Amino acid sequence: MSKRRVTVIDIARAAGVSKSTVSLVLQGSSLVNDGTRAKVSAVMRELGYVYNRGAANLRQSASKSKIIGVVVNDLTNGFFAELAVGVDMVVQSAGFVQFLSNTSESLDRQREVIASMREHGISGLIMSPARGTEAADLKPLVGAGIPVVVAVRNVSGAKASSVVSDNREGISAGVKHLASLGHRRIAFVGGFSDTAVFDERLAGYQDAVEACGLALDQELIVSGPPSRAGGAEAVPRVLSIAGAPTAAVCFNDAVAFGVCDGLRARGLEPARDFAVVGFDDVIEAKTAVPALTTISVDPQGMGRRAAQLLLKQINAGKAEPEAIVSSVRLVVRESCGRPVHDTIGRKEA
Amino acid sequence: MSKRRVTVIDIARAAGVSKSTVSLVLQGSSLVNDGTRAKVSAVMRELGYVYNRGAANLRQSASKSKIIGVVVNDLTNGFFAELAVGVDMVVQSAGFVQFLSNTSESLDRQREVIASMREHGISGLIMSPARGTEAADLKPLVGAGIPVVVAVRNVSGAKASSVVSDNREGISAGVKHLASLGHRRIAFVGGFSDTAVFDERLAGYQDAVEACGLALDQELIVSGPPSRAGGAEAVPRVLSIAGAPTAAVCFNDAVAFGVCDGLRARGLEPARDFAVVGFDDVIEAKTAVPALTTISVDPQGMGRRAAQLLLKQINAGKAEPEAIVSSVRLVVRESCGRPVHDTIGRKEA
DNA sequence: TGACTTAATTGGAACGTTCCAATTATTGTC
DNA sequence: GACAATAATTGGAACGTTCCAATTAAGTCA
Repeated sequence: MSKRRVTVIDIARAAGVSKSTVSLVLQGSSLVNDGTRAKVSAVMRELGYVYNRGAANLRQSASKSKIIGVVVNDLTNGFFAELAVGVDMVVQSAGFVQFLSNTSESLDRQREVIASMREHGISGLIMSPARGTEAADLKPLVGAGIPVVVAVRNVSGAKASSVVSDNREGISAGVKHLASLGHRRIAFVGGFSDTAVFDERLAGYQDAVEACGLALDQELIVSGPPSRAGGAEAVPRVLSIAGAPTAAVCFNDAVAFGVCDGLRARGLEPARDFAVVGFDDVIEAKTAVPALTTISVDPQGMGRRAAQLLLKQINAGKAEPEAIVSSVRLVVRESCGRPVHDTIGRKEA
Repeated sequence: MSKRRVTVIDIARAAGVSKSTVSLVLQGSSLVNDGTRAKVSAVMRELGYVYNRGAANLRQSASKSKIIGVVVNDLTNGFFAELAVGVDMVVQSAGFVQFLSNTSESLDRQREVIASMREHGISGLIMSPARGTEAADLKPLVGAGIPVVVAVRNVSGAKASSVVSDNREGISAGVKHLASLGHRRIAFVGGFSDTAVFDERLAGYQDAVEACGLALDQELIVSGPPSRAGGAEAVPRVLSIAGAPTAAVCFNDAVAFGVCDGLRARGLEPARDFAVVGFDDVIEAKTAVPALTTISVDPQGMGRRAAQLLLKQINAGKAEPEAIVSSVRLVVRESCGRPVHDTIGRKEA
């Protein structure tokens, strides 16, 4: 099996100093003479010394473990993959490593992975909660003083920090844009009503429908899995609504891509025949055809912000909850189509 | 900050037994009387005991750390996200956690994250190498007896196990299928010639072109970033080739989706106007419009196999290199279009 | 009751590193 | 050379858990 590990005792012996001096060198302490430091460092390189963080963690506080737990609900959705990439960038630069686990929306799995992460002594946790997560799920962590940042989906009642996008404003902006293009029947497609994100985005839809003086019709709200496949499956239902909608704001970009797929499967052209707006602005929104009009959240930026907030709390040694509502921005590309003019309206009549 | 950690000493005191008995209970040892076990377990629950793996790791061998390192080159590519999800499933079920790091194809970052993972005492490593990775990069790990499984991209000369798809056979099957549909000018789109995967897939393309008695034309090989955006950007180049191709096998599914995007941007219809074949069979291949004809690799399955192989080597305490070439399968959907008949050929003339 | 066997529990040292008070070495001044 | 101050190094114990030999407890038989 493995060669015996090289330890600080081995380094001390080879360098002719004490183990305490080796430890001081490892800590970058100014108490060590430069010549001694150079000698010890050279020996470490020669002997291929690999630091043992587990041993160091025994003596130091949990904030020094240099491990961040990251729990996401669906890594196969590009949004969450990008979120994790954003977290990873910041976390790596700070000399931490991330334990990343994917829960595939399972509460049981979420509990298991969090428990496992705690055994390994994580310094903090960033999580995009599985559907149905409650404040009680976070209580043991918070009680143990482990900083937690909840991202994307809020968990009400949890005394944890959060980074969420301005869902309400974002969808509202999307609906208002479609209305300004002349659309009077605007659907809201995708998502399930068991998350705060859904509630907020739906509220934004309702706000904007009222603000634009449009009729609020429950039939125009079409739930479904928040995935590309879910978006495609929703299209037949959307098109069969009495007084068929001419446009939709979608729960997220994945649903929007799926709606475009579903339209094409029925010989319709997204943008030209039906206006589509997404939410997220994932990497592929720009290069899709038609290029997706969407609400820009910047998932990688969001991940970076969540990581920065967590590191701040770890370094402060105090977990005072802080909420960041990440502003969003309407990005108009092609999928929303052109204005619906009066002349075209006459043709239809 | 945090409450003082509950230790085995605390449990022992509260249960009226020795710390060694608590340890035996933690290890599930049969040497403990059932009544004693029940009492100790109850006290652990009451006091909210959280195991300290770092401390245990000090006394046990590295294979017992229960941490697997997973390094991927591009987490925003759905293929690698699915690979990681497959690894995670197997690893979690075995009671391990995964350290997942994304290198974004950077060798420097790859070295940093591997070094960091070693400090934490990983039991083994699964990596999809960044472009340009060499056997020397894996040598310290292999030398230290840490099992390594290389996935997707091989690293020649590394004495590590590997799980790769049968790239050559797969692309060959795709080309042969297009040829059987009557295509005589078949392009190979996407990827860069600095990875083993590219070489193998290109070799498969050349094999099949020869086997079908078609002319091997270097112009039909169009390199570019192996992403969706890269695929879209390649389309103008593909279409401007003298004796324009009527079909393409793509380096991977992301490139294939991009080629479809690029065709539509020029008013052409994938399948009808130009036949497209991908490689990977990611989740979205089935629901894309047109549904993608592709070579099925099953990235999640591949991740699972890599994890199983690594766990086997960890448990065997011996890192004998083993190579698994994952067979691939042509999945015919819509994007390859229909046969190019003689009657149509005449129309063109 | 004592001897023997098996079951159950225990105490001490080990693991690799850090930290802190104690010790030693070096430098500067008189 | 003696003394004081500062720089540098050190030894021992701590951290939480495991492991193993030693010890104790329980059961059976003569």
